[in-house]
Amino acid sequence: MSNATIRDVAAQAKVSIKTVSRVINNVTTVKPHTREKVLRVIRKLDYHPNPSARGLSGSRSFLIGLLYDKSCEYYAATVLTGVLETCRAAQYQVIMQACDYRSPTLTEEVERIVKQSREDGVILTPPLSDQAALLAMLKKQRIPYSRIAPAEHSDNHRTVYTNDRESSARMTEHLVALGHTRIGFIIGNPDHAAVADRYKGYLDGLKNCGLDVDKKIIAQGYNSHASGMQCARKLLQVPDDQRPTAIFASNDEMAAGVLAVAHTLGLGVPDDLSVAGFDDMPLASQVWPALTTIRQPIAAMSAKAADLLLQQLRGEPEDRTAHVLESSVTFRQSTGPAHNQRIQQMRSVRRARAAKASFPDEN
Amino acid sequence: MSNATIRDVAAQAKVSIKTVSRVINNVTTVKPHTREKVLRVIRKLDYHPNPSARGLSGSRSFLIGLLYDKSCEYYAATVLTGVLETCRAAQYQVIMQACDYRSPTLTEEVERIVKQSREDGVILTPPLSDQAALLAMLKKQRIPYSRIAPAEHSDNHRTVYTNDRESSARMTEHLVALGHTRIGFIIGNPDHAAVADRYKGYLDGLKNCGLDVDKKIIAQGYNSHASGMQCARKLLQVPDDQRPTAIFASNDEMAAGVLAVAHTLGLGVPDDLSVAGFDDMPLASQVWPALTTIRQPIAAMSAKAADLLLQQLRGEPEDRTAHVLESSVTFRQSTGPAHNQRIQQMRSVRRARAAKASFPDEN
DNA sequence: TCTTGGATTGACACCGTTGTCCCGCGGCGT
DNA sequence: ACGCCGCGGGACAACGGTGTCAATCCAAGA
Repeated sequence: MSNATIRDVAAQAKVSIKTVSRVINNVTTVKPHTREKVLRVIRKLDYHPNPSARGLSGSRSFLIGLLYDKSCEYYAATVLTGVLETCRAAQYQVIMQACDYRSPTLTEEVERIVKQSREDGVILTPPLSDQAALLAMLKKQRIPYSRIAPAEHSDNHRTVYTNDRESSARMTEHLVALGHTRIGFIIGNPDHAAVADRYKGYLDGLKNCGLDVDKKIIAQGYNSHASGMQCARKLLQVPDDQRPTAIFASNDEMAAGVLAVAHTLGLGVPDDLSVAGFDDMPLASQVWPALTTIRQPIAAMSAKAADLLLQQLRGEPEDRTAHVLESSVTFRQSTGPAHNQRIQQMRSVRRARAAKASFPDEN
Repeated sequence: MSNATIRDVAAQAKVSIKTVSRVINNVTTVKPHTREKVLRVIRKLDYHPNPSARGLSGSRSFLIGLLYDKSCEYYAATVLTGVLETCRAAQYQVIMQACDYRSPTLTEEVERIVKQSREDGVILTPPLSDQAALLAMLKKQRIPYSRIAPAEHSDNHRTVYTNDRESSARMTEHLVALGHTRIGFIIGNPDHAAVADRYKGYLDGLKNCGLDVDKKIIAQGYNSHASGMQCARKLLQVPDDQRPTAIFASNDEMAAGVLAVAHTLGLGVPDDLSVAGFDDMPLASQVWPALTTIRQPIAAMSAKAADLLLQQLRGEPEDRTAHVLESSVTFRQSTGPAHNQRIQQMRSVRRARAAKASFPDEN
């Protein structure tokens, strides 16, 4: 009652085992008629080739490792979605591996993991995609890999990027177009890939609009909600006329922190302060007001990364063009026109509006 | 230059292949001295047994499937964390499988997946852990599984639960203790496991406190932020004196939706309205004000579920006690004392406070 | 000292598939 | 008509472990 083997299929189809193997592996030299016959029997017996046997014989495992950093498990979950889709079609399985990018033994750990599980290749997500030692080890061990969104753009071999810098500039320009001239920025965790580009994009945007950079309204955060709050306090607890009228944070979590501080200080968003984020995490549309942010095509990027890896595993030559997927500004409620009136005045206007909104049945 | 095989190890250690195999598999009948000698060679050669070969020979794959629903990828990411930890120690790999619990062919799909990848066992996360047809198939195919938090409590074979109902009652009592007597409730998606228990817990809580159930302040949601907003509108757009002074939502996403509606209506949280959630997702502490919610020990539950599965795979007898892990109320800023004054009055008080807070430097 | 039996260890077949190499068959150039 | 070429198909030996069962070892009891 156990599972059917290739032998059973060969016997019932009256062909050799090898022919069945050829059909399974899509070898083109099998006559259509024969192929059909074999496929019919395969379906009839509900036959599934044994991956262990295939792996042992062909010295591959049909396993792809998805390496991610512990702290980015949610990002990894989204990446997984894209990867799974691509791999399922190719009959590869995905095994997840949590790492700690700050561990001094990261490289050794990954080497051990990869050797143990005999993965055919690995996909690296940020911030792992930037660990030079790790890449060197993989290269040395001849383990194929592809990378998602590393900061370092010099080697785009099997690597997928987004145009973070450009989007970041667009967002900045968008804020300027709304009339903001004092636009604060919160830099993200410098260990994380996209951070430098996002900051550069902000500077680009200011420059394109002829605005000067004011270091006093730029803060260094660490990607967390708490660090976002901390930076927001620093940027907002200044005299009214020096206060930024918009804050652009390098990720949504920090932007949510800015919202929290704004609310605490009684600043209305977007009336008194516009807030923008980056990533378009689920969080972005679940806070109030919903964040204007930059949507990254994470699933598409990861599907592409999986694709690149599978190509390599099949021995196909790489197309050497850069693989850049477009991120784009998503407008929501947290950004709005800058007002020239004193903030104090605006605040009363907003309150009146809020009061009116709260009694819709009294109209 | 390829990897060392068991043969190489046997040769260098001057023992038989089989003895090496015994050492690898922790068979107890190997003399300590021999074991040491073999282990030394294994380390020296950096030998790692080939999983495919082990699998082929022993007819197991050392693979565990983690089945999750597409819509719960973030929940699954947390589950993964717990599962990985347990499995890593046991040298099992985890492969993730995204499903759609509403698919009419769910059972067939999973059957195909499991047969294809020859997983040794699977872990089911809600809402998959409640799919009777799926469970029946797994039983019939003799595929070991363990379940996380199914709604159905009748069969606690290899199943891990939380005390959702009790925690939900505690939360309700907490709100009553704060002086609330009109406590609204938003029921979650009825397809999802814990939903019924959470609602029952709410009813328990009311009963324990001698409060009557008022169907008018109970709404049916679907776990999403949008449905939370919809329910909140329904519950809040009523004359002041019938309005609930607290709303308890079955999950954090819906609670965030309630916050958004409250803000839109100009209701202060927690001054005019207390809001409570369930799950303690990252979201809960990132919205403003941070949500009082119920923390579930997801990682611990999943580690336990993995444990139960591994026990079964090792052929150990199950301990038949119910595996219940405690969830607990986490207090944050979204709940506060109920006020008896008219809401209108409260609102002005709150505003004065907010105005003061916004000019800390003017004190 | 010889026997006995449990503790250790080893020889060998086999797990299910693929790679290699070879065969048989029909078409084609000369 | 003959020999070569291209191509579908088959036999057989790996691949690197584990299960089975027999062989060997060693201390204790007769």
